Amino acid sequence: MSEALDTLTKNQQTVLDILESAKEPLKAYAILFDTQKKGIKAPLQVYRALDKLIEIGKVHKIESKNSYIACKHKSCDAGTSTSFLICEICDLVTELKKNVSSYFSKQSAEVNFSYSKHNLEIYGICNNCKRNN
Amino acid sequence: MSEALDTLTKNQQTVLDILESAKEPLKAYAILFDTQKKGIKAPLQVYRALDKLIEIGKVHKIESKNSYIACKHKSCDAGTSTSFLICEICDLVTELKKNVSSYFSKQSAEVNFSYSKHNLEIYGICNNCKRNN
DNA sequence: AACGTAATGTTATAATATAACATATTTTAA
DNA sequence: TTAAAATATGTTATATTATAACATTACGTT
Repeated sequence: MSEALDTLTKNQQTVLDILESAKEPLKAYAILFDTQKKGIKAPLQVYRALDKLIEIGKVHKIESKNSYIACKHKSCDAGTSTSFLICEICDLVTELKKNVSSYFSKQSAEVNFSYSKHNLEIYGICNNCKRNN
Repeated sequence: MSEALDTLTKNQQTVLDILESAKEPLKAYAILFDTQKKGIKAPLQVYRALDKLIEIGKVHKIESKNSYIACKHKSCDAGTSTSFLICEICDLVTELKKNVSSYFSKQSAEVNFSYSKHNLEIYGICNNCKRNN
């Protein structure tokens, strides 16, 4: 693991490319469909690439949608905590940059729970959809 | 729907009973297994009961674990927002009573996003496991 | 009683994800 | 520079999670 974090294998890069060019989060089998012309043939190839990309923080999973999204940030620490705003109308997902971990850490401590990481999925209506409705 | 919210059907009550007596969140097929002696025979019967129980706020889904848990509160407003503390060691799940919605609403508004509801799943170590390790 | 709504029972199947194993490639270090 | 170790790949099969479709039953409302 002395290897640089930005050296991806062919499958990993293929999956990441698809996610980075997607407007919404993608499901694993949608990724499979989109990458079949690029040599990926089986679900496991997608899931393995996703596992690695998540591990290094390039991709996050949106648990409530069983979907995956490329991280827009420079570097998300090791793919642990995530906070998303998810538009209920257009499916746009934006990642909260603002660090909410310290807030959760405090809330957790109040009930004697040692905070380690979190998933936060906030649903609502994005700015664009508000204006168009 | 003029019916009282606390009148559950047989299947719904059966599923709720199992969840209320469980120490950890249960998966749907675990519920199916546990309820087969009580007449539930197919996954769909479990999922339908769960859907209803979630709708009325008696049960919540923990998305990152594909698991279901009975709500300990008097009345969780219509099964929308949830906030959980999940122990990484013993799987104990506790629901945050404290209302964090206003905090999220504020955070969301800062980026012009209209907060509607949320799922929050905080992982860490519970008080009991801290002491025993 | 007749209607509308919700719940049920049942079979089949869709959607999501991993196991197992053989092979290939890359990294590390002797 | 090559052998061992670690990582990634390819492939088939299968496990897990969840819903579709449709016939039937229960039940509250009028």
